[in-house]
Amino acid sequence: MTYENLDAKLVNALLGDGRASLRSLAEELDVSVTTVSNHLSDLEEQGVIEGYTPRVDYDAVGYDVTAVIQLQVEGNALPDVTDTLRDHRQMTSVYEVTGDYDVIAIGKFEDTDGMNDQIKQLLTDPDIKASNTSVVLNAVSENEQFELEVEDEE
Amino acid sequence: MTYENLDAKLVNALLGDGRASLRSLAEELDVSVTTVSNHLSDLEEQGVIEGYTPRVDYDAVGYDVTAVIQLQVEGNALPDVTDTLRDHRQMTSVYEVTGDYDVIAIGKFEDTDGMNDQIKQLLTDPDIKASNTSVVLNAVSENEQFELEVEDEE
DNA sequence: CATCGAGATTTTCGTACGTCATCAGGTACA
DNA sequence: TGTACCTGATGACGTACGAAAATCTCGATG
Repeated sequence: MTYENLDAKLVNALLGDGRASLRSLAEELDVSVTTVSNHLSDLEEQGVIEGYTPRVDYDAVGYDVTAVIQLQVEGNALPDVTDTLRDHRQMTSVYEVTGDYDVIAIGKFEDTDGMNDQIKQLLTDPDIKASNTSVVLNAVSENEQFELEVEDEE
Repeated sequence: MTYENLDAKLVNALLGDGRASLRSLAEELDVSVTTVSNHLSDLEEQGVIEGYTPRVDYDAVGYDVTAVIQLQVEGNALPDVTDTLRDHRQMTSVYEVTGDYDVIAIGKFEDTDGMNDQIKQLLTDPDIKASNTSVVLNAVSENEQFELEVEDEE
């Protein structure tokens, strides 16, 4: 019964330290290094873990402004618009959504001028029928990845 | 010249592989292992790199629904509301924003029922004056971290 | 005033040592 | 049969430390 639980624990341990060694993970989870190695490979192959990244504080490197941009798009132009947004490197998330707007995108900019320039340029697309931009005043939490549930048994 | 450039290159290399060894990074950037180690420590101390995490595909572990929740909040209750949201483990991002709404939060849920339950419970808070939920139909890109600019000189 | 250079500081580097990841072969248990 | 474990062997890895190189500081000099 540990089999699937171990995977969840392994993911959670890595969420705590994504550069932890297999040995330290093995010790933490009280299994052998081999087992950690095997399960980790499986998780990567299954696509549960898609890769590893540092958490970069963009504020600390000069990207002081975050904005949430909502767009109403002409129906059949949706793929074009989302493609364009994704290719903007500063767009961190692009969602197609239900509701008043069709697309919600989140982007990071060096300052409000840079933000305005980029957004104005985006809105020249005639397929965009309406837009609404919210500037982030305070990121209470951002891109947090929560831990997976571990069913505990004795 | 290279000093700050090396830091940017180092961050970019880690964005490519967050578990890359110091040796492979050193080879890629054509500096010694020690230099990589020193600069990496500095970046961590300065807070540019806040830690390392695996990229978890929540879809693959049963969290099939992502929602963007927008709230209008009674002015002085804003901190309480954002605190509550942040403590909901499934809320990955919580922003205080300008515009029609005061708070934009992004959350992940196992299914629409679970989402509805949690959102309904949230909205019992009398400080929340209005709300608007958009369900994500398609995550074109999510929590992408873009590379830092490297000024090239000869 | 521009230049120089000795000394101090910072940055980078190579080496060395203990640890680590990986693989293979074999055991135990359900 | 499948999962987890141990052992041993090998090459890769992280870190500490002193040497070397590059950079900066600043007063003296022509």
